[in-house]
Amino acid sequence: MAKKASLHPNLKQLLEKGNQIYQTGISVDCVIFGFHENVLKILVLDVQYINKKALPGGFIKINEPVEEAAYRVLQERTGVHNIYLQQFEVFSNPTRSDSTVHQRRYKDFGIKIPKNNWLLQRFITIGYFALIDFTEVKTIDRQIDAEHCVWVDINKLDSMMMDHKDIVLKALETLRTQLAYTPIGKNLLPKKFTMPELQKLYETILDQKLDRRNFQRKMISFGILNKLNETRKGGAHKAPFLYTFNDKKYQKALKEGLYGSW
Amino acid sequence: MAKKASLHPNLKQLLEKGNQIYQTGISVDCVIFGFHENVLKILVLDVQYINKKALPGGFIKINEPVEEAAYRVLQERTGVHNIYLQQFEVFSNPTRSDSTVHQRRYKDFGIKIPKNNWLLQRFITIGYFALIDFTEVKTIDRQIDAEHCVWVDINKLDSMMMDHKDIVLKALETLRTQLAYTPIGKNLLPKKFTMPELQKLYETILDQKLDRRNFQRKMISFGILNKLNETRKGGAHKAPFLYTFNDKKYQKALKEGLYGSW
DNA sequence: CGTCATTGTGTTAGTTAGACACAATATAAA
DNA sequence: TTTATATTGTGTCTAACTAACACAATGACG
Repeated sequence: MAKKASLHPNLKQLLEKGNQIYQTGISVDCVIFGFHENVLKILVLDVQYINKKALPGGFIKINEPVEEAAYRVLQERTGVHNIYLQQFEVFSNPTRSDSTVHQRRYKDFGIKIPKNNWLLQRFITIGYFALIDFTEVKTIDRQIDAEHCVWVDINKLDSMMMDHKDIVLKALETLRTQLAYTPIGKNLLPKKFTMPELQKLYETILDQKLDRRNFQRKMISFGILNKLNETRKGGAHKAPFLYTFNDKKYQKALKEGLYGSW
Repeated sequence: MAKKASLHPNLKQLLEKGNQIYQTGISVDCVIFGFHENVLKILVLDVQYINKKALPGGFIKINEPVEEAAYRVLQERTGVHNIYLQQFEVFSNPTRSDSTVHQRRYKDFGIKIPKNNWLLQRFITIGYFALIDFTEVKTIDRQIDAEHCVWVDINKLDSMMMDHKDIVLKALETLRTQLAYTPIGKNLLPKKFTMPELQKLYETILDQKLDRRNFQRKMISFGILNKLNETRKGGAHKAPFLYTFNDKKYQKALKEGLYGSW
């Protein structure tokens, strides 16, 4: 496999010089949410050498803000710019790191990781979740990793690497909690969207049916929507109006909360 | 100063062997809230060698959960066991670390920190806030540090070390936000307390007057209080009833939120 | 052109939140 | 001992909000 052989240098460098480029013992992992066909999905890596799914993650460069590292990971995988990114929890179980993962990965290239190498030490990871517009994403596979990106229905997550499932669940929980007092949707939906689409998003995240009419009234009362004079034709039945978010008011609501302060 | 001289060994060991004991580049800092005489206070260190206040913080042992490290810091400083402890944010500005602090500290003992020593590298810190019962605390000074603990009114925080003021403000903001959907008070108040005392706590955190009668009704409606058949006599005027928290219901509310889920 | 599923708008009852009134009571002053 | 005073306990009212539901309007399809 000429392809594999050509990858040696990068992996080797990571092993040998990574600790001069990156902070050791600390990483970021991203739970990337997208919404498509009324399903909430996350973007995960299908890691072939261990046959499990993994969150896209990465290391933090020695003089890089963590947020930037997380953003870098997102860029590498999605290419999307309009991203909502939020730190939500640090995962630090001392046994969470599984050194066999790295070892398996390197083994395929005939490299054995030396004992005490920085890659095998305990890693603490900072969890970020991202909300992105599914339609703008072109998932990017880094063949170097023998990992490719796939969107997975949040309800159909099978076995994940290490503690990544816990991380996803915590991200989802955070998203759910925040829904009550923070606007959402700007980064998950296309620019123009209909009220039923927005409602489906809420219903999906909350895993609960909501009353159509009360939902509409509530959303409008938040004052973050612009109603357009267009309708989404094409579907059967009555064409729903299109909306956009009012950027200024949306940003304000993000800062101050949907109901203002006490 | 015999006292100072005797401290050399510990400090020296931290310098030379610390990176074998602790995770490098990562720390915890604790914002310890207490409530006393109707004032919200935090426990900070008065760091003599830089004449600034600092949050009590510490390093994470190589196989220690971060939460445990934070708890260890609290124990060392307060001796209290009934503590509410919560991670709230990671602070990772690459320029947040100020190596001159360590250098000043060691300089007093005639030790010069070698360049490239682990203590001087960039540190990312995980912010925890703690809520503790002021009356149970006996602040503990570690003379080794030439730092002693002091309670400071949250509104009278003067100059703090590095980005510690930002950390405090973020902790306070988190506390404020959570007040709306999470019970509070169990760890900040003595076992028995009066309704006016609880109200003062809320008013202090929110920095806002609340209606006495509506407050009482709301608190009772949460169903987390036990009304006792005792009153707090001694103060002038009518003696208010004493309450305790209903532990089971309090814990449940902590998990599910005061208003349940959607 | 009528059917049908869906959307837009309106109504109502029940609940909650906010503002305020007044009686009860523990101490302090007279 | 009595009275004054500030504070607490309890209650009421109105406005605002929530949840449940009714019905007309619309666009695609047969």
